[in-house]
Amino acid sequence: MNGRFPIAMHIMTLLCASDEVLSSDYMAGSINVNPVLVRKELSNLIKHQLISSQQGKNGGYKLSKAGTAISLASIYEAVKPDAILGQAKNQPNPACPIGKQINTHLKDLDNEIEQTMLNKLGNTNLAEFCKKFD
Amino acid sequence: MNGRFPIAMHIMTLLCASDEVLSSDYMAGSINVNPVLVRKELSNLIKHQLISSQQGKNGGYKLSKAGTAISLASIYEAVKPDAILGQAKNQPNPACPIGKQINTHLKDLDNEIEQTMLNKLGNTNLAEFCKKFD
DNA sequence: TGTACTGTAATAAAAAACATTACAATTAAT
DNA sequence: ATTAATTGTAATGTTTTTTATTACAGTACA
Repeated sequence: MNGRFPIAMHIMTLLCASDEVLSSDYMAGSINVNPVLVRKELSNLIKHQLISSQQGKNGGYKLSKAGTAISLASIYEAVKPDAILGQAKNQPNPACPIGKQINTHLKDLDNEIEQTMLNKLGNTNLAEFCKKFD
Repeated sequence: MNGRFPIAMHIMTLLCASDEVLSSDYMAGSINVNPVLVRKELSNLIKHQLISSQQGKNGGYKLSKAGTAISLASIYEAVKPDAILGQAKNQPNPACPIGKQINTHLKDLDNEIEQTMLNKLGNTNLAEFCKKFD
């Protein structure tokens, strides 16, 4: 996998801990990645209605609702990959009885595991996560 | 993530469904990836004691124990990434109170989720998975 | 003694992730 | 009005990761 979930969590935690709107440049400075990458993820989080933005001077980003109302599952949903258990780029041999069916069965397994994970992540919210910081 | 789990599952399923030893070339043909990649994964699965090999002519690979005795969790363990929820390569800013602590808290969360996944995967074994194929 | 395998190293190619540059659009402050 | 700080996004370049390929030593069967 890539770094999208960690970065999304970092963004959301910063916003949860702040009273004021934060700029993408400020957040990029805390995360220590390129500001454009942060803005791309911010766009995505807006699309998923987890945050909102204010354009123009003194603009920035803030949570769209209280941290207690944002489950970690909803953050994960915003950045989740196609397959949590990984995805090979091969096309298994359709002439082989195993190769012919394996993708279907692996996808079923993947869906089950993803659901289990989401259930677990759904038990915690952003405000709870934020409390761990002192 | 990458394709290691799907490929490992494909290998293990082929071996579970076969009475005879299988060669890496045969398996690469079913999976449709390069044989060297298969042999690398086979090496890893041997290291994790899930399969055994026989060198020389008419050699090949077979399961080291019955499919009913191999949980999907043990297969996942053999190929699992450092972080199921992803890992950014950045070093968060230690001058920021959030940046300073976030990796610790994200790692804790990751461990919790991984454990949940492993529990779920531990409920099924390779033979059960194999039964889905007709 | 040849042939069909495993095992592994070294290198190359392809794909994905991340960084950088650039700039249009927006809005507050002066 | 004009300037400065900001969002939003496209285009391109660099780096890292993944996968493929080539090569060959070692092993065991026939």
